[in-house]
Amino acid sequence: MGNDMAEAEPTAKRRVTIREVAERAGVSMATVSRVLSGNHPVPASTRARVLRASRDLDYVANAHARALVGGGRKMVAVVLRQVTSPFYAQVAEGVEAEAASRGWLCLVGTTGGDPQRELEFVQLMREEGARLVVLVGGVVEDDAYRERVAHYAQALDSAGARLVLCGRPSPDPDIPALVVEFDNEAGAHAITGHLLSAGHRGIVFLGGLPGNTALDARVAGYRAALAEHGLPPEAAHVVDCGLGRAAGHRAMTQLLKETPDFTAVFAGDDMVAAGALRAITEAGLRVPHDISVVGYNDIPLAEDFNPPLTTVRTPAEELGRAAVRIALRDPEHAAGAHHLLGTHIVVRDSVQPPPQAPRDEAPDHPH
Amino acid sequence: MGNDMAEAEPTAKRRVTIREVAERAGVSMATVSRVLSGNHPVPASTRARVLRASRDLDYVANAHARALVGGGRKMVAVVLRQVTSPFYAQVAEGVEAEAASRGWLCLVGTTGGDPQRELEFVQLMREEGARLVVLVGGVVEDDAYRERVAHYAQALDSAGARLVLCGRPSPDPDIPALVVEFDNEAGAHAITGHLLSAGHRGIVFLGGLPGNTALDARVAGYRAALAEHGLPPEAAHVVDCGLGRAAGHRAMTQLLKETPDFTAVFAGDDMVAAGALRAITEAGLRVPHDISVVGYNDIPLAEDFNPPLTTVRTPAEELGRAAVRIALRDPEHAAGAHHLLGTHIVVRDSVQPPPQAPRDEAPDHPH
DNA sequence: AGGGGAAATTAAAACGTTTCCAATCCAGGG
DNA sequence: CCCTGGATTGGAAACGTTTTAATTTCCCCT
Repeated sequence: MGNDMAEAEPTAKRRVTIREVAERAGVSMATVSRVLSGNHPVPASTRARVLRASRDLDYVANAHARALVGGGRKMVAVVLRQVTSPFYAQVAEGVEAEAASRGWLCLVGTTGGDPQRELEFVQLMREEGARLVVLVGGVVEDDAYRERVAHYAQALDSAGARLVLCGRPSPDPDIPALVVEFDNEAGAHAITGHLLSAGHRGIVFLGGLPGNTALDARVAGYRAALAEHGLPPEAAHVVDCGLGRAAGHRAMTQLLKETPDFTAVFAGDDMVAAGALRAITEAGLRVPHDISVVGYNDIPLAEDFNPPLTTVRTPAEELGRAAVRIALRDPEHAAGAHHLLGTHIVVRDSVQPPPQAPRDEAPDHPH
Repeated sequence: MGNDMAEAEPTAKRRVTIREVAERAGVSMATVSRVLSGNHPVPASTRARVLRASRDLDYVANAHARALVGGGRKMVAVVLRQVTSPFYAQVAEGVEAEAASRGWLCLVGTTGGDPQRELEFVQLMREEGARLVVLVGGVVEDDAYRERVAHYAQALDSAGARLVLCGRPSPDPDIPALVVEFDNEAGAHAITGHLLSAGHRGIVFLGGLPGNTALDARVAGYRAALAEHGLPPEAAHVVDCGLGRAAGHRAMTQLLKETPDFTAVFAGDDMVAAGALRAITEAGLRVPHDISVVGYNDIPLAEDFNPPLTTVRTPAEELGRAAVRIALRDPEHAAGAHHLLGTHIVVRDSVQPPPQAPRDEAPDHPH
């Protein structure tokens, strides 16, 4: 068959326009627009005729033309490192859900942790006319970070858009950005307390990342709990291996080899806990019999870990929802408000009193 | 301070337009456009002047105006049940990555499995002028499904957009839709073979969902492997509990109570395996000592299961990448092409010979 | 010096909506 | 019967860009 070769990339065909609908219905474009957008009342008879014509022609409005004349559209953008992380994915889902429930469109972009890509994405969102951008996920807070975020804030604000930081710090309280995050210090304090009440004294924090404010706050909560229990500052042992399954596995393996004087591990998040759990098992030890482990975030799979993981639940989806809810309603956001969401610990089976623990305090789950 | 109360929702401010840049640079709008879009060569001197003006004014192009005159924009939409599922999230990331690498924008939408929301989203994408929509994720294939997809295909095709189905069937090979998926039957066949070679004869398939073509194909591969090993058809035992951690846990618990005559479990996917693993542990049995378990998909966390899960690796991100790569290049897509991607099994520690297995075949990992 | 033509630039049309403003129509009151 | 006013509708401008066709500018060659 001697047909011409089709081009590779799909190219938009001419679409049915409002003018054609108008002609078919025998009314003006203005009337069609009024019926279809519902911005102005139209008598039932004409309305029916227009609707009929629109259906017949399979008319689809052109969102770009609409946005152009309407001065932008209702759209929020979420930016995160990756959607493959269970926690981030849940936050994104929350943002999307809350946005959708208000008829807003939600665009999610991933950066892979590359500041350059983050910047490009924010720029893109500016072109797209996003009215709200949500930056989620911890980062190490250095000068480059501060400058970058200050720039976003200024640029978005001058376009009339709002910026919310989820779980990452604002470089300056005077900057027009809203921050919404969990109370990491309180959560870490609580779960460390749980370990302490079970009788543990040698507790190591696995997964520090100096400069990452979320992790720093957890470490602070951990230290505070230790201190309140009368332990000396030296009792705190934090290993700065960062986050991720692999990091947790590696660090734990090394820890078991070099530093045997601990009975419990507080993992920086559940992924680290997963890696640590595996390392412990590989070393021939059992959780919680030999070593107790707790995590952070309560990802969906934490319940199915072996053993089911005791962790602190940070309602990630709610974080996302809260971010857009607050940003969309709060006129004060420009003041640089700071919202802290609560968390609570969920007790499962990865903690028990240490092997030769003094029985001065009852174990949490006698069974 | 007697200032008026700010409105709740952010409202787009007037943006700097190309006309203002033109005035400041002392050239016409056309010239500015040419410099900024790079569609036409412009001498260095003017170019510099325009760029300068653009920077000074912090000009940001209006994507809508561009798309309007340019006849749409390069955009692909991915639709999935939820981004919280590790497998789906990886597919989405693949689509996004491949799209981004070609300068296309990627919009992801979640439906929560609701056909109504899927339909609304596709409609929205039509308005937005998406040139490619990727529908990912298994579904049960009934009449409603077929009709719905046929409708999408027709609607998108008439708009010049392409449709690709990832892991879900095309209702009709003549329909203008491309399907890209893994060879589920082959994968299931291989991993069942792995179980059989280890000496297992009582293998139950946990997580069937009749009508879901992906799962049906896995069941078919499972049955075929059994048959090839000379087992009678009655040897196949598939429990139709569907997918998900909870379903896996529930079904496995019941199975252990009612049907003790099996030594291995083939879980429909890794999440089912996670639930099953926990159920087995709760029952006081050990994996793989008492029961062997295999999963499907090799989600990132599968490596950290306890024990690390033997499963079949379906490179999810590659699936996403392939979907857009093929759709964007293949002019034949309209013919209803069907692409099958290969998989391979990854052996970890959740399989060993059954307790009293006849030693007629050597175990796979003697250790 | 004049002419030819390429290069640079511009004015204006077009993209598909929404909405302002004006025009038309109809009913009811004076 | 005319006038007022609200309801309904239509014409046209506007949104911000790209691009076509036309115009100007510039340079080089004879």
